[in-house]
Amino acid sequence: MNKGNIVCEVELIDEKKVKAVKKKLPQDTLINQLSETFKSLSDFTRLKILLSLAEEELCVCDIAALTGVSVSATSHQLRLLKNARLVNYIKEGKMVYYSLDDEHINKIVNEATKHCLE
Amino acid sequence: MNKGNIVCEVELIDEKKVKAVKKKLPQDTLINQLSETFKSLSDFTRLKILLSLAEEELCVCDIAALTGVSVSATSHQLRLLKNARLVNYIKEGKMVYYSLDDEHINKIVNEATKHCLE
DNA sequence: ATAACATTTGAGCAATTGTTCAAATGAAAA
DNA sequence: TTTTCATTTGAACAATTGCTCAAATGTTAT
Repeated sequence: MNKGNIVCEVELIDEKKVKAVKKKLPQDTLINQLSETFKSLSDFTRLKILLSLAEEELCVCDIAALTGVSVSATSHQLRLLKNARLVNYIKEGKMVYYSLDDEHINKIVNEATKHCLE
Repeated sequence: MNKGNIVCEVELIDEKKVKAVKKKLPQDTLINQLSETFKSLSDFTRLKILLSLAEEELCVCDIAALTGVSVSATSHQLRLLKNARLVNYIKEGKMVYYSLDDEHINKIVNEATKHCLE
């Protein structure tokens, strides 16, 4: 993954500093989980779905109407969110009702909103 | 963007519900800014950079060493983060020192960590 | 059974992304 | 000046993404 730059990496970096920071970083597996979580929130349609579900439990049809994308695209995104453990669903006959699976999402979005509005 | 599905969208959706939820949603422009912010956090390398800068101000060289990607790739990502107003930099001779530009980032990451660890 | 229909699924496609490579900047040292 | 070197930049490329379309499920109604 990292080729060359031998000078920079071996001789000139502030090794103490780098090691000190490295020690404080979360494990790669956690950083990976975090980035995956943010990836789920990084798409306009998915984020709108989550914001909608934060208000109320909704069926695929209604979510599609709210987001303005096709039912198929909505279903694809919902599966993604389900895999990311961000939403849950219950089946009622033909209908499938989705809901938010995690209260943290609201807090995350709220903090991000502060950043956007500052 | 949404073709067909006339039945689903015009006749069968719970229109009251949909309208009520729609009214409570943030404006599209804000949702867009939010998703862009999350996009900045959604890449492993970029997130690691931000976590590192949360600890200490660092030069490009050191950041490259910490993340394990090339200096060039690091620089590209730093520019992205700069455009997203998530980092700042100061120049000192040949060196460029980057730092976190926003304390919210830590809070966002902390909330996301709770989600990942639950 | 057959039809209707909400939802899911998989293939295919254009657009975006993260990286590498090579070359360009720009500042300090020789 | 010339060299060195941290950083930036742009082109190119493979990999990923989010969508559409068509077909498949699975459930309810006729």
